[in-house]
Amino acid sequence: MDSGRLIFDSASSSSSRGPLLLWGGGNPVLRAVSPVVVGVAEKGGASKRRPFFTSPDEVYEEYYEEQLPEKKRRLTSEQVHLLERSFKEENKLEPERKSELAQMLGLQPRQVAVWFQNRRARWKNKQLERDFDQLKSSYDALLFDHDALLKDNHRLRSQLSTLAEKLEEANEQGASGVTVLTVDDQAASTADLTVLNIQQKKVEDMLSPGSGGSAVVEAEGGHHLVESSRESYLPENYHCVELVDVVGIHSEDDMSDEGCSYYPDGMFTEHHQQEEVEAQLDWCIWN
DNA sequence: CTGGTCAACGGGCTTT
DNA sequence: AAAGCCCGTTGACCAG
Repeated sequence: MDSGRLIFDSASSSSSRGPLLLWGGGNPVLRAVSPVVVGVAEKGGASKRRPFFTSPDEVYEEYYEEQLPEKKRRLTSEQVHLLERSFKEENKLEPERKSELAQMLGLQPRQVAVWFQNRRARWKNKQLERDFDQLKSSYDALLFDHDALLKDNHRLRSQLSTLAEKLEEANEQGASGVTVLTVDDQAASTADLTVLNIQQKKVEDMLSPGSGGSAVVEAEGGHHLVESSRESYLPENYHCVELVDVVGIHSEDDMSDEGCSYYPDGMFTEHHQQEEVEAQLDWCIWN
């Protein structure tokens, strides 16, 4: 344990501010011992501002009348340890526990209360830091996801324009009759359009505030399932493709036409496909 | 010298 | 009204 010490403010000898007293853990706080000297901080106390001495001599008188306080201003590690343990049990302080702790630690109840207040503030700051770190990592992950989606979107767009060119060529060549497209061509274009449209919407959602979450989930086998809110994501003439495969369409459902579009294996007329693709292109442009 | 930490304070607000 | 809490701030201390 350190011996007592009295510390004077550097300006004390030449100003009205006066010296400051420090205290230690084991002994009562000098402030409490001599409230007249340093002032009373409790609510309802005589003064709101902390009064200071008018002359160093007064201080010495007061000081030497009392036991020498220990010089340490900070609480001892034992005191802190016990306070920490108590804080861990319960971070609020009932009056009985306050007095109990104060007695055990040789502190003023007020000191114990202040320690708990400061400790709660420190805990809150740490909690804020943790929350910030957590939010930042989710933000980073989201940003990564967003970038990947943008890239995918870009890739699909160029694929779309390639297909549009192909269609244009087909139109020019097949003026006299029906152009036969393989199901792969057809499937690729429609499936890509679907994915493109959904991704575009998803990107918009991610970027808009208050986004309620993803509308499209990655399903097993590379399929993209459109969830219940899909209707709003799809153009009117593009209802309800329940299960869309990125590389081809394999509808498991029957061929009923309850608001769903189906594409039969095999032939597909140029006229029909042209209408479909143009409608989808329009939708893309408008959205 | 500077920046961080800690004990303590003052004021505003809520609860009893 | 009193007591307690929170928040922002102050001043001492300390390490780099």
